[in-house]
Amino acid sequence: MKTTPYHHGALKEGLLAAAETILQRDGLAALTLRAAAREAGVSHAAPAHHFGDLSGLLSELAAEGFRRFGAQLKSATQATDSRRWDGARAYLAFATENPALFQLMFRSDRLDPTNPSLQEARMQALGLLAGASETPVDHPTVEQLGKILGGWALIHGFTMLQLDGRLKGLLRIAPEGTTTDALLEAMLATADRNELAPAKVARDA
Amino acid sequence: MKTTPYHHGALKEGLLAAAETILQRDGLAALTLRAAAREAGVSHAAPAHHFGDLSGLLSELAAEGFRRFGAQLKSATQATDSRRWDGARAYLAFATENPALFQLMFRSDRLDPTNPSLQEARMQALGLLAGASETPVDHPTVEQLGKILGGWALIHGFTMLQLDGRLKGLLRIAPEGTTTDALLEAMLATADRNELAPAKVARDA
DNA sequence: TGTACATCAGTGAACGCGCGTTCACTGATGTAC
DNA sequence: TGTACATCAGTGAACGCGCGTTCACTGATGTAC
Repeated sequence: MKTTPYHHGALKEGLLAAAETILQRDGLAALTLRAAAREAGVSHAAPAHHFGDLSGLLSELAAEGFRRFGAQLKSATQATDSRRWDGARAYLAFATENPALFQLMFRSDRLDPTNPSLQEARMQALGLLAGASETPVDHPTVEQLGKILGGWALIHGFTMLQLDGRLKGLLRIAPEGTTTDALLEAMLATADRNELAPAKVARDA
Repeated sequence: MKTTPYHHGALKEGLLAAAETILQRDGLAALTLRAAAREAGVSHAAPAHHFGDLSGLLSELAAEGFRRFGAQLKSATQATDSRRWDGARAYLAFATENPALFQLMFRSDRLDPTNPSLQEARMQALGLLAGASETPVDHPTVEQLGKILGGWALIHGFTMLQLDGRLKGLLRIAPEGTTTDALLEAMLATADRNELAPAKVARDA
């Protein structure tokens, strides 16, 4: 029965978990190398050993986020009874459940764009978006890209507006009891009468 | 011919101008009260006199941004020869010309949500979005809100993806020479064949 | 027209804070023989 | 099976930095009479 052994054993994972706790609880601004060390119960100099600097840690965290995001998108769109916009619904759901993490994932200024782990995870996850329903294309036409972007921008925009609190004003003038989800469904119903749908493209984003 | 008079005369405006310079040149992270004072050539304690704290300064700056944003949206949509999506084009154009400012405007974590100047300017600007073409409604149905949101989310999403560098991947697999603007037009053309259009709502957002 | 006084705008030194980073260290583990 | 040694993981004190904030101050302006 050893208490607080000198070697942590899985400090990298521990620090990532600690970092996510801080992100959820205190927000991105509070997430520093020292704070992560404190939360994980190790000395403040330990994180540098595993991540180099803060953008290294944030990039790893974002990569992990993209992996989970991708998994949720995948299971939503590939379920046998999945409906047309379930990818978009999963997109919003993930962001709602992990607001700070989602913002980190798309907030380029804090991430290391050269981090291979992040690049890989992002490409995987965002590739799913494009590839939800049609056959993949290696060299899409501008028209095909327009369709892909239409679906992506639509749900990404809705999600960002929601995270930044911009939907509150609309909900205030909406019929009593209207929820964010109801707004989403109303928007999707509008889009559903047209061509704004996900198309397939060969991985990349 | 007086050089560096003790009283600046218009320090508040001077500090806002300095702050925007820093925002454009060095990014949001570099924008501190001390940096703004340095840029404006006054002592570091001066800004607190006018703005209280940093979120006060940032909120004023965002408010000014919304005023200019609103003016550009207005002139784009109310020109006699304006086309259907000119509001959306102006939306993206503003963000492209003022990327850091645009992100600040929509990045709620740095702003003071109770700042009346900001609230007013934001409401004015975003109200235009909803009110681009149809007659205003005081109590819109959920369906009407869905339409409004469709147009807004579409262009906001496109804009955020562009600012965060997410369109680069798409441009890499696009036909040679494709520009961001071409992607936008392709997306709008897709949307143009349906009901995803701005509708009118009585100011608020 | 002048003078006294209050108010306002900006100064500059000082403070404490949390941060990232460095560095010599020590405890634990793995490996060669 | 044991021993020597290299390597790895984490420690803790120390450093310098820029930040926001406080505070006594001073120069400039406005106002009352």
